[in-house]
Amino acid sequence: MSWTDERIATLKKMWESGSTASQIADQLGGVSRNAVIGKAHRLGLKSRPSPVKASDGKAAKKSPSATAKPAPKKTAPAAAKPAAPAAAPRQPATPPAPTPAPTPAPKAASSTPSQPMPNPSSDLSKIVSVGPGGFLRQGPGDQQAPIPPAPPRRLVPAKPSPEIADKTSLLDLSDRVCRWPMGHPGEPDFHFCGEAVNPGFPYCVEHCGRAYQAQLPRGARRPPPPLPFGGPRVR
DNA sequence: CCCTGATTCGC
DNA sequence: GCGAATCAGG
Repeated sequence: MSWTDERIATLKKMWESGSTASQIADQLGGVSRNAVIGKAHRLGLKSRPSPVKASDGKAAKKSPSATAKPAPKKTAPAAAKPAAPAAAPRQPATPPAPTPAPTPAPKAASSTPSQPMPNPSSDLSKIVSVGPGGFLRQGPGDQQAPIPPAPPRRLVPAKPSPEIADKTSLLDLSDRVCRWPMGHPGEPDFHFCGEAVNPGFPYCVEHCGRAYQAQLPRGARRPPPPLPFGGPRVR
């Protein structure tokens, strides 16, 4: 597989929306998680909350190479391990660089001292949800707040009309049928939901529930946001 | 062990 | 540019 513009676009969107590299790789298909990460970095996408980078809260996060072990295996460059004393002399002093962690946190309240946690999920606060095909849905930005009518919670049982037998193709789309994609573009059975839309929305009631997710109170918000994409194969 | 992302380096 | 191999933290 090659990195077409489309695939790169999807990669970017998902990466920025907080999807894990694995999810992205799975979604794209034909590429490994590593490929995704590698590509993301090559694209200049910034590292997101990575489990492995907490170089301590004090150490300047600069010079990532020097820290770990830049020359581990393969071609074993310099001798073996620095068993001998005199640690690595290089390491450009790197001054404290306190990095005045912004986020003044107006009301400190009962905040644990060692818990900066301003925005772990980062942009998450802005993104309402991720729609089908990897398109991000955002809040007030370029799209008015979704969810004008009816309270968000509680979805309708969703009744898949009996006759979707004849898949709804792109050509069958209209203002009145649900445009939620079923499957993945390119696949032989790729089609659209085709169910009657929820008046005022491009999707049926069921899929509106997927497309428009209420911004839950900060409290109870579990893991991730991204789910669609047909990732876990919804159907 | 599983997961995660980061990095390196041969291709 | 690509991605497997490898590393390292959770």
